[in-house]
Amino acid sequence: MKPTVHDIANLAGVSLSTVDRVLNGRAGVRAPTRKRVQDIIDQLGFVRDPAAVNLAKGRVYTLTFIVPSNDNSFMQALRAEIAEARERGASERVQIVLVTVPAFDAEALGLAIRSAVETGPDGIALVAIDDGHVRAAVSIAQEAGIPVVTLVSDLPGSGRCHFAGIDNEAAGRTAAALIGRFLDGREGSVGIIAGSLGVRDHRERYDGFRQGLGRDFPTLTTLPVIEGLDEPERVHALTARLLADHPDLIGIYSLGAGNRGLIRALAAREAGNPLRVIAHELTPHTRQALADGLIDVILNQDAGHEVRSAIRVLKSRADGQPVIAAQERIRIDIFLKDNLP
Amino acid sequence: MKPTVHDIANLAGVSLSTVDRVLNGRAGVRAPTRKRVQDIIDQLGFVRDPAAVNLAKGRVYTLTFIVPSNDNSFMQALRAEIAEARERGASERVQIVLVTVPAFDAEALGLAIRSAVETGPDGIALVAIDDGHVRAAVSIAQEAGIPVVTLVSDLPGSGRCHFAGIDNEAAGRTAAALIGRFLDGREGSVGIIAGSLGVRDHRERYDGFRQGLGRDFPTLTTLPVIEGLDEPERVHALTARLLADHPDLIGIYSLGAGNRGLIRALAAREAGNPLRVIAHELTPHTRQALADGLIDVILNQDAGHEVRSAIRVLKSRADGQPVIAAQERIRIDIFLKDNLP
DNA sequence: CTGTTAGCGCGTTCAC
DNA sequence: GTGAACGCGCTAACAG
Repeated sequence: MKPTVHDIANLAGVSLSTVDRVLNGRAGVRAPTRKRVQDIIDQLGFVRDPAAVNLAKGRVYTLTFIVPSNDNSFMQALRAEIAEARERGASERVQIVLVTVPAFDAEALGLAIRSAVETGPDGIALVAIDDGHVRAAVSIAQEAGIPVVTLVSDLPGSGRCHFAGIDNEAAGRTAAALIGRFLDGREGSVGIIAGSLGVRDHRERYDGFRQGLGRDFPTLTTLPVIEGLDEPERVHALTARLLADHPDLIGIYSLGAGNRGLIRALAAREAGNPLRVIAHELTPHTRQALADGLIDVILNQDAGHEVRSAIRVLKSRADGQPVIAAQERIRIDIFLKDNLP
Repeated sequence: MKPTVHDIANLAGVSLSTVDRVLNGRAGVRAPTRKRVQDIIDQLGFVRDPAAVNLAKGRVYTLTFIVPSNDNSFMQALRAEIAEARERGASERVQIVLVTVPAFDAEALGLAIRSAVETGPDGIALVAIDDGHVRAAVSIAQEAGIPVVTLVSDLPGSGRCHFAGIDNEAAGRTAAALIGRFLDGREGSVGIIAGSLGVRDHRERYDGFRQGLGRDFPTLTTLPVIEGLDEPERVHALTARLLADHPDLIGIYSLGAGNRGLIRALAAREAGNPLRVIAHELTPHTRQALADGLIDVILNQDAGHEVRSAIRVLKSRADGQPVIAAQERIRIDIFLKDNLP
């Protein structure tokens, strides 16, 4: 039988409340008494039953999620995962509030964080934008003792306690290694399409890709980056131009969203030299393109995992418990058409 | 405030025990009373607090894990993960019993399962061997109402309620797609090293690989499979012979364990034509070989995830709750030296 | 058939 | 400083 507070109280010859005080490090216990109780606790290897604790405290974890109202498939999926977690949360004492803010709007995000802090939640999760407004707001949350985890896009050095997302530089390097090996020894140019290099995760992927390709595959030259703002129409126009202007093009790395446009342009292409294409995020569109052979590899981050991880981390932080690090590492999923889930 | 059993009792004008009986579908309630209570439950949208339930029942989930006593890195890691889960389990009401059996010994495994059933655990997890003894034993467990999940290697059609492992055929196809694209258009032969095709997961990887390569990459021919029994020494000798005998060898797929031997043979090789190598399971040895460029890709299954997943599934099964399917899908991790964790 | 009562392991008033 | 008593949401003996 696992030891309980009763056992401790009996063995130490004190009452339950004294044990409780020692356990929670509260004042009102003389040093010798405290030591005696503490010794018994250590000796018994006592561990609190978190379920009983929460029951007694009537604790509910209030978590606020702030995400952009972006219309692309990935953000839709992210919001859907949060909504699902909200449903499940009921039976796990977590109450999730979902707040959406305009995309790419740092000021709006900063304000949303501030007003979330006002409501005094047990934790805040947000898709960060690397900007002063956001940094300042995160600092405020931290000073208010509210743990913050960043989701998808990080904000290092801001006081956020955790990042639930992939290592984007590694993702870029991985894309470079794959496309480089696919085009082993061949000569030609590789196009890069981003949403905006102003966004941190895109920037990191870009840096990782250029670095990896430059280092290991000198026969491939990268073309100047194209910024599609994650908008399918724009991406389509830019990709079409890219294909037309560069007859020596043999590879494309699309590191942002709006891949519907990319896929349309690829499908419309006259059968020319073979083209190796790597894109990010598994959506209905990219999945189909992968199956059709228009895209060779999709790098993906699992939105569901990110949301569940953020919740676990915030809960643990809220009551000062450690987390299982390996469980919270978000993988860079690599999908070929052969290992689609 | 979330409704509780008290609210239901009050509103329905009955006692707590009646509510409890209705909630748990127990007999001893007249139909009209039952209906009245049920209506209130539905109307209130009542959901039981699982923590309180477990507390009141004093429930502890006893789970038995049966794994081979294999000495390779992967099985060691698996056992380590189970041990860690056992530590954590204390505070989550799960008590894990770890049983080891001789590797590749179906009879021993069958006996271990039978005696595990005797102890009446809430669930059993095991690394299956596709064999009659094992099948029969699993049936017995199932008839005893004890849920069984297979770990790493599956046993379809045996009544196991879940498989915590990767899709091995997809893994084989993925290896084929990668090595095929790496060697794009080139002509030559590809060697395959297995542990034993008698083991289901190895067989599936083998089938997937041959199928994928044959379908998409006709310029590559596969050499007859080599069985290294997952023993480093044997794998070493066989690989060395493979390298010596086939000057046109341009790729190797090692789908089993014992990769220390493979790596040694690769390292000792005279610099000849470049060789693309794909192996399974990320261990200290394969990780180093990846960094050194001796191996190009490692396909991996996350032992920690498999263990945690098995526990979650068995717990949910034990009290008839559903699981989050996406969370329990074990990914085929693809590691290049650029995205190592 | 139905209701009462006493816990599960812990936190939290209050008195002493 | 310390302790007794009650309650969190639910189940499990018992009575009736």
